[in-house]
Amino acid sequence: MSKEKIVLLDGNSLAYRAFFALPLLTNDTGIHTNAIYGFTMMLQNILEEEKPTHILVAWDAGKTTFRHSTFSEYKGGRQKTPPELSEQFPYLRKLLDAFQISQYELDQYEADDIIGTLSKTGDAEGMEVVVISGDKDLTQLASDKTTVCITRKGITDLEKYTPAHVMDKYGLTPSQIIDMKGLMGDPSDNIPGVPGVGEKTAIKLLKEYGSVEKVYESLDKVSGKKLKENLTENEELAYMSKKLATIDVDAPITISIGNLSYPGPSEENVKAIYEELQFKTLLEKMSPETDSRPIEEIDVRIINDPESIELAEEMALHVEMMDENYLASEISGIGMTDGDNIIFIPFEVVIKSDKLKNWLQDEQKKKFTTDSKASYASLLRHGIEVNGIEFDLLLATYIANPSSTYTDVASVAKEFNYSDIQSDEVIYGKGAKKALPEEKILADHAGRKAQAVWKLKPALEGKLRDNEQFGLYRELEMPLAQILGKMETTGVKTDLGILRQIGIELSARLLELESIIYEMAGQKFNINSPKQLGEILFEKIGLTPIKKTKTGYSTAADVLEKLESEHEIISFILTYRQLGKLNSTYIEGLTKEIHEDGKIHTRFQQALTQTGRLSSINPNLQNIPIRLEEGRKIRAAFVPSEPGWVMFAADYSQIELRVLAHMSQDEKMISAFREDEDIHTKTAMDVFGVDKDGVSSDMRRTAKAVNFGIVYGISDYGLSQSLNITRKEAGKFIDTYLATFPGVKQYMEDIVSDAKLKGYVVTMMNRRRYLPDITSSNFNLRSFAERTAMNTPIQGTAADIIKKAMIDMDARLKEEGLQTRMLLQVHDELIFEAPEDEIEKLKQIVPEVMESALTLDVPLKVEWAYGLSWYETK
DNA sequence: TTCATCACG
DNA sequence: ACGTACGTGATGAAG
Repeated sequence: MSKEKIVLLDGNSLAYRAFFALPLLTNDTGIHTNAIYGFTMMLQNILEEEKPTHILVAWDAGKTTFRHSTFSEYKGGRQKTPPELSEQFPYLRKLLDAFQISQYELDQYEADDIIGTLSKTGDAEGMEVVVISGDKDLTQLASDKTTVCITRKGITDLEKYTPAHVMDKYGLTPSQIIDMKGLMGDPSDNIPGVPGVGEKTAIKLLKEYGSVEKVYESLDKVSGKKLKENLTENEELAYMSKKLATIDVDAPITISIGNLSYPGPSEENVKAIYEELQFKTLLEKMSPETDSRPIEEIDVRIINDPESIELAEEMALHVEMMDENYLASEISGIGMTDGDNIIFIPFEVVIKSDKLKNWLQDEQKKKFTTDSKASYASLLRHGIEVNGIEFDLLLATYIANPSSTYTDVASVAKEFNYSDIQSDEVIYGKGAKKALPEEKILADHAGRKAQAVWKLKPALEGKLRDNEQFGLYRELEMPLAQILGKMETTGVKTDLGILRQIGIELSARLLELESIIYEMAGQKFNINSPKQLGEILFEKIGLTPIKKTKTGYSTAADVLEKLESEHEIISFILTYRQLGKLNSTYIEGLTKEIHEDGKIHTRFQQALTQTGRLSSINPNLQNIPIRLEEGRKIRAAFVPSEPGWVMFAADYSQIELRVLAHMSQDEKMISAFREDEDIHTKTAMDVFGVDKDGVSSDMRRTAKAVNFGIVYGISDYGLSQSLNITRKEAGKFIDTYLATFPGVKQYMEDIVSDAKLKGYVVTMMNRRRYLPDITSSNFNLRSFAERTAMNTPIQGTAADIIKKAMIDMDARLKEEGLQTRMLLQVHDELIFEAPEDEIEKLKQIVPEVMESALTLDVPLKVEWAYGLSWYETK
């Protein structure tokens, strides 16, 4: 039988919290809705996470409470509730009614007291109790069965106070929270407390004596003359304050827990209120699949005669597949439209139609697609090379705003107010129920997508032109899509024998390590479980936890490294982790991805990253190990696909710092790159004021870390973590660095203020990233946005450059008539496979093309290597 | 599904 | 005082 659980919410506190956390929103009728919206978000989260069997929202009643008779100025000096908030309360009440959640208020009592009383009762009845409020005072209610959740920043983030957490945070028991308030007071409630006693002193006193009463019993033992004096003179104030802060757990409430059971919301009533308030996103969330708006009927003709297809000069098309992995999925057919007629050509007809194939391959016939790379690669697998692609909905959307989440055509169409299209999930179902529907439905679905492309093209192209991004989209991303499609289709030959060999060795060593670790721990456990490992290390063995995560002790590598000298088990665990990672992710993971052709075909996501980089999935070939020799050996499995061929790799040296030198126009940095100096050594020389011979390896390491930090949008804390030094020391390094490179300092300041002004940053090729948080009043959000503002133009410009190089490289290989194939891109490097006899040529043209992809005020530098496997290209 | 961890640039 | 380095993807554990 499942346990009963009651959730008690402090209505006023949460409404206030929501009101101030969100900007003022209004609906068409002019009612403010931000508090209602925020409250609803919190509520939904809570209902989802806690799944209560019982629930109550408690409200404060009226102006005066029993506390005012103790102290007439209780809650004095409080600002009047803003009218923009007051007007929202009636709606909140209505909304809660619609949710079928009980509400209660009691004359002369505050919401706290109602909650306290019910939590005590619930606790006594053996229920699990969850209290939710924005007021930390309620933590005094925490017990074994009662968890108190206090809103943290934002609106849905809650901090959970159990007695253990209260102890962690204050070193006090929940009931001592009252004593703490008694001593220190609470300005927000106008509770006076003892003058001169703040949180620190209060906690110190309570740790020593236990309670306000005990403090006064042993007053003569209290150290500090002034403190003793203050305590003596304000004894009454302390007792009164304690009384004010104490939640009444025996309020004369007239409801019982039995009446509070939660039947779930009345969907109909909730929907009506959402509609009244115009909560669009919440409405959609309620019924994503039953969007009731009538979808416009369209007439999609299914073509069965291969030669009867009517093809225009310009057409929108969509290659329909069930699986998102277009490199493996079967094609169902192609939906097409010329703006008037919509047709669907089943795949078996496509294959038979020379007319269609010729049209697809004809450069002169213009195609508008949803995702040109997917269309291109999926048809290329069947020997059809699509040419003349003029529009790509996915890329256009991404360039216009990289944060737009493109899941399927429906989601994008919706954003442009074109909604006559359903999501793929609705058509195919999800999870185990995913299946191919009948052809008529598929035809309709694919036809609608083609129609959406046709209709959305003008708006998107207009937007890109307005933003001066049309060139980036049309001359960089679109040509690249085709090249990436080719690379994906080509794939990388993978030597299964080598993977197996490494796998066998790893398994043997893992088994050995496992038994050593069990022996040292004195028991068997799952080493891969951070939870179990944490218990062994920090409870059983008794090592000192250095860091904690949300769920328990951190056992991350940097933490374990600090503990290495404490216990010999640590180094075995670190090795076990390292090898385990290699085995599961790389040996087993990659083995599963080898296709029948003996190759791995990754897919490059071209419309995902916020900076303009590519990403690689199924599998990720951009994170194959290299830093440690043992992992690096994995690279030996990636080999040329033809006998007599070799792997050839070329990478940009320090491309991000070169971009920074150019963008910041810092003279010192520019000259360092022009002289082709070791940039980290040069940085060390300038920052530490020594000559070349005076640079120790430690100084160079520091300089390198600072350079990295600069690229990431430096913070003293971040640098201190990476160098394992104090924040203060890190801060000093940064100051010295910025004084040494004034151009960089100026650039960082300018880019942030520019981002604040415009709301976005740009790369050299006009790629944009919007940063709405840069003006946030929340320190964390704002700081993050500021670092992003500093980093994105650098990382993004580097991404622009290598993309341009890929396009130039593809053209050059054709021009030179070479057989060499581009296989992979790993952010600053390109991997090729090539016939041995083309190597001499590559040595010359690869660096030439890559270095001239874009002209900066510093040279770009490319280094290359080749060998019989990827491992050998070093 | 979410979290912690760890692989890469 | 706040709590962080920037950008990714895959895995196993655990709810």
